[in-house]
Amino acid sequence: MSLKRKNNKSTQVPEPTLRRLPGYLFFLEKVREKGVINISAPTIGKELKCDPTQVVKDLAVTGIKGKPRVGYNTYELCHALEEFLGFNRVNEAFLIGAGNLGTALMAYQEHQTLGIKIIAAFDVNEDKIGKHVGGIHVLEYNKLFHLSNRLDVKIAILTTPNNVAQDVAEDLVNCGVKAIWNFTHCNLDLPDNIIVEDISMSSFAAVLLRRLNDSEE
Amino acid sequence: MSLKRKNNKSTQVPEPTLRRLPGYLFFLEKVREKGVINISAPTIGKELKCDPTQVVKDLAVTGIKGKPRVGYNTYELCHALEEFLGFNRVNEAFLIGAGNLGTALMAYQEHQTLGIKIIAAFDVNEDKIGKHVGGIHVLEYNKLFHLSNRLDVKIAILTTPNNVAQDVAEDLVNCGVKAIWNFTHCNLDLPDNIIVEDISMSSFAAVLLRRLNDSEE
DNA sequence: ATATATTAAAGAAATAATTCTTTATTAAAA
DNA sequence: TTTTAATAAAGAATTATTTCTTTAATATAT
Repeated sequence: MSLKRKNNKSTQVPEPTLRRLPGYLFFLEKVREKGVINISAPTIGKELKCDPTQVVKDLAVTGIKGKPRVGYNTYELCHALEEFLGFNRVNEAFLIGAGNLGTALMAYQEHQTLGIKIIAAFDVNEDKIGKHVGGIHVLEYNKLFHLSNRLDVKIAILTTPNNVAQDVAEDLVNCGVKAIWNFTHCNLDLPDNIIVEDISMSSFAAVLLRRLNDSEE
Repeated sequence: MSLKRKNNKSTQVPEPTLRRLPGYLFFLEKVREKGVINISAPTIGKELKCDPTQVVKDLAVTGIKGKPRVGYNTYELCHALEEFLGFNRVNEAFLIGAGNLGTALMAYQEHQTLGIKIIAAFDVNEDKIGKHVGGIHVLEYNKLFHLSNRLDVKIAILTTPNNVAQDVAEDLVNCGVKAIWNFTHCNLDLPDNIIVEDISMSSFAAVLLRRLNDSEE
């Protein structure tokens, strides 16, 4: 994580909590479809196999109050969670680097249910420019600068080769991007106010392989 | 994380450390290519923008010792990290669910540098069976049971729709799989000895969108 | 050869997150 | 209407992780 973001730290929701919230949302949507009106924290905890007090604490960040002996209103909670997470808005995003991973993410439509909509992709490679994946065009990288002037896109998904990641990230910041979803293995050096969310497959592989090793003694 | 894995907990490396190790490895490989023989923890810390004592603690898990006033031997460290993480081995994996995300991961060859090699993909959809992506065949799901008898595959990548994820995961466990890389939004209910590594895009989206919201006050 | 500055290693303190405990609320039952 | 049981909320204790501090080692310069 970034070294310093002390400004509104006190009001900031802990990352572990944030990471758990979508899980609650998916579960609540499921039970709501079955017609459940109210659900208690202990019930949620049992289903999701986590501590019931943790559930209460996590859900408290949405501002929704539960009633003793009744629990939470599922409709209210779902709505509040979507609102809190921003999943019910359309947050437009650029994607840079239309290689294997990039086109994969373009084809993977599910971001839209997560409130993120890739509206354009960019690449420097002639072979990739003009392609059309999942309803998204791959444009020439230089067009990024023109387009970002007209559109107010705050999110970028970075799927370039590692060696150009830093340069591209700086370009993106200059284009007004405020948050970068970084799929490269680079640790980007950007101004403090830019949100960088690193999602390195290598970290996941590391944990998986090591734990597998551990379990085999 | 799973509720209980107290068996060798004392010897177990903390997850945050594990997640940082690939970053060190990539950086060290880079400087090693430039001919750097020795590197100190403070130097690594400066480059990777993290605490130098943290670097020392993290690298200590590999068993490699640094020398005062000299630092660590880059060759030794790279080798030890690869060995420790399992990145220098070929860990074979099955992939289940050849949809958008599944085929994406098949095309995304980079797993191989992370020690994970998808050797076969499976799906129930007729249209997908027989496909060939990134050198990997999509086989009929039922063939999984035969194939797992002959091959000793311990890792599975789960990219099915959410509603079948639990059933498929149970099949996988019955086929001898010990670790599941779970890309679905389900929290799988499996025996304690099975390693489950959840990588839900929704959690990442949640953190990104929320932090973006926070920064906009 | 000696002193010095740099550094790794080990341990302590601080911080963050989770789990446990208590309290207060409230719907349902008597 | 009163009692009871279930539950959310608030706070305390525990645990895990990170940062800080001290100590010991050693290559380089004097």
